[in-house]
Amino acid sequence: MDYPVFAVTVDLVVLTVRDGGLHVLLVRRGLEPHLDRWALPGGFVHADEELAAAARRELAEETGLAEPGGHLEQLASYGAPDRDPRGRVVTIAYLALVPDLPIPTAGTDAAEAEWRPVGALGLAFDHDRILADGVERARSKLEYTPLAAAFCPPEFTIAALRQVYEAVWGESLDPRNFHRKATTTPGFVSPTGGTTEGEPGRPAQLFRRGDATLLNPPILRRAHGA
Amino acid sequence: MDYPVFAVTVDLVVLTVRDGGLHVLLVRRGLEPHLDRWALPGGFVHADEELAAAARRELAEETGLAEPGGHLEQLASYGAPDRDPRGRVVTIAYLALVPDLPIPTAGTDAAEAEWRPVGALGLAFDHDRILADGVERARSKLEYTPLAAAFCPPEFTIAALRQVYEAVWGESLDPRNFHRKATTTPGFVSPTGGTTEGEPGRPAQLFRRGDATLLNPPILRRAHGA
DNA sequence: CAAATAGTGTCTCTGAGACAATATTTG
DNA sequence: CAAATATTGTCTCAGAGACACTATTTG
Repeated sequence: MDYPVFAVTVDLVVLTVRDGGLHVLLVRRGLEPHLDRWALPGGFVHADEELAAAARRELAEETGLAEPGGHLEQLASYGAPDRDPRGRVVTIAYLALVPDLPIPTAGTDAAEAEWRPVGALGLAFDHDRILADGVERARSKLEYTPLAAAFCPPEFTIAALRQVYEAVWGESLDPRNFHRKATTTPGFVSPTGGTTEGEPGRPAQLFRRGDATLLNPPILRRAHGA
Repeated sequence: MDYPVFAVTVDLVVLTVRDGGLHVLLVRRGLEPHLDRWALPGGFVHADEELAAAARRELAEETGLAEPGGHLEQLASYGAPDRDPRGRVVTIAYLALVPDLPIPTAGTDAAEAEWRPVGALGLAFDHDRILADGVERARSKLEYTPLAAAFCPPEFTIAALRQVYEAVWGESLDPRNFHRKATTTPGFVSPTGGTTEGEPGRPAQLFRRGDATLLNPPILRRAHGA
């Protein structure tokens, strides 16, 4: 049995919501190829390592984020023969949704790391495409899963949750209808009993994630084209 | 730069609807490991080949199905360190939805190929898991895309389309409500002008796929648990 | 005509969205 | 009290599902 040889990497689309917009974590490359260009964090999978474990390791290693109550899932794989000048490299992309965190620390093979608003960013390799796929996955997952809460700290208000939807979808939602929908969809959120303090306006109840894995009924965007 | 070496394969979850049920295409392995066991069709990606091209090649090669108007999309990747006794092998699984076709021909490295109703099948490698993921993907894609038509021949009746939904979801649908929904959802199907002949009962209009890529409104299953 | 299947009409209920109204804070 | 934000209530409309009814074929 003989067959071609590949390298396998994981790349991470790490998304958060800050300043009312969706941001992605980028690193400036400290090595060739694409030295000094911005890219998604990632790296080679070790010889005896699970793919998901490699993704978690890179997240911690390269960014200093140690599984902060967010969400990590496999996104897709990319393996065009010419996508990496070093040779035949297939990458398994993972999508992470995390709360807004202190600016991450640069790690081993990244010169710098920073949050950047999502968009056409001119990234290294095929990372613009991977990012676009990750953003679209996140947008659609907010519809039918409770994952919006992965962008929030452990306790959050309904307004904060709504702002996540608004930032990720790029559209504004009626606070009153959203409140009813979030609080009546079974298993989406559960009240902690606490409230906010010191903010202007009526204090808001605090909630934590509910136990549903699927929202029923879902929370749908306005018709979004193909 | 040094890094571990991997082999990369593609595996195919090829689904069709026949005899009122969802079936998957399996091959009996003609080589070690798992000689003579049933498995998903698949094989090594060539040295200079796109992943999707490898999936199409395997589909044609191993099964004799030459892109018959169905649908092919990437499903997910599987790379547990011990999933293949030959060494470190990562597989990129693809999902194909095809019309019911004449029994496929056995190909180069498969001793036999056959359609089997989906379920717990005791397949080689981690293929039971891959199959389960593929079936779940197909079930959920019928909700918000027009992909049910990928299981049908180029021209089909609304009843045939409904039977696809019933087979894939394993539940029965009201023919009258389904008819209205399929014909009024924009871009789902478009009438060819033709009708069936020689069948008992009133002749049915024939339709082909519409041009929508997303169904709006979607066609939802009854609440399906997590 | 009887059986079979296609297709339409109608009613009811649920949930989405618009938006008025009320509640409870800070300054 | 004014401003700000949270939360509840009400109305209307679209779409899902139940199901009666009509249409058009084969045998």
